[in-house]
Amino acid sequence: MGVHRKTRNLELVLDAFRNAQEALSAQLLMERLPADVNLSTIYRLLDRLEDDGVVHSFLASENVKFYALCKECTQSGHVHSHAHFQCTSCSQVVCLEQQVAVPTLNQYRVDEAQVLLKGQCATCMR
Amino acid sequence: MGVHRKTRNLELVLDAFRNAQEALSAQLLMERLPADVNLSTIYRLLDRLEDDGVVHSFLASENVKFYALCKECTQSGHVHSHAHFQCTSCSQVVCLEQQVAVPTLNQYRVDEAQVLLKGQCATCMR
DNA sequence: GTATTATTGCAAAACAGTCGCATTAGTTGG
DNA sequence: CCAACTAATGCGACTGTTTTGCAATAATAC
Repeated sequence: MGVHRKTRNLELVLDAFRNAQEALSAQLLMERLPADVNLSTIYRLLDRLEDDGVVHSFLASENVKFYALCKECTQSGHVHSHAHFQCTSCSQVVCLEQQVAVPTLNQYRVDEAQVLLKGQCATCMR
Repeated sequence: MGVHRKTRNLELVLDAFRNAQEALSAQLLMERLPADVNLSTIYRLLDRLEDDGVVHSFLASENVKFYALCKECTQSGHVHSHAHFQCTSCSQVVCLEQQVAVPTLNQYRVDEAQVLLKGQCATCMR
């Protein structure tokens, strides 16, 4: 689980996620924090929160990793097979409720499925 | 469509894809070519081939972009909703036949689905 | 063959993410 | 409350992947 001191930065990051409707990249997260936090620190916090099962991560376009709070998963069994959506116009990323049926394969053992849907969000379609 | 001169490098890259069973990153591709080709050139060729619908790309682990020949898609309607599998041990990436049912969403228009399954391949399971 | 210009190689840069290390600041025990 | 311990932080340097500017090269059209 790692040690977790109750630091200002940790609180800021968690607040940012709670307030966010969407998933956030480290960069986006930094821009939203009401105080300056070093980007390395943010990466380290995100890593730890992911290890602890507080957030999950996934890759979106342009080689950027996004993070969002975990809602469905228990501590023991993380199943992050819900889909994510990214708007190709505004780049915004959201977690979808939609669960994805992870297919069973003959030659492979599948542990995890990452599903990224791309298209246009309501705002950008207008 | 872009201009396409029949250059040695273009032929080498296409041959490499035809001979490959798996998807390739720019780096992997370069290592497989029987002659030295500059990495920038490979990136430029891959970009063009993707624009022209000859290959498709998707992100795998460690923020690395992989490319593979398009088989199913017509020039007008590209639907790259087949899944990809990456082995977490040997990092190899393959295109699966498996098509993924792209869900319909209320608030979004979905144009594309990227599905990356992660787990272990037959070789690494032993 | 010559002119045109797409393609290439090279070096430098952009970009996300990581790491080592000295400093700062939670936390625990007295 | 204070001191000791050490997790957490900031900073700078550094990966590794991908992009870009530019001059040299080579494919194509006439």
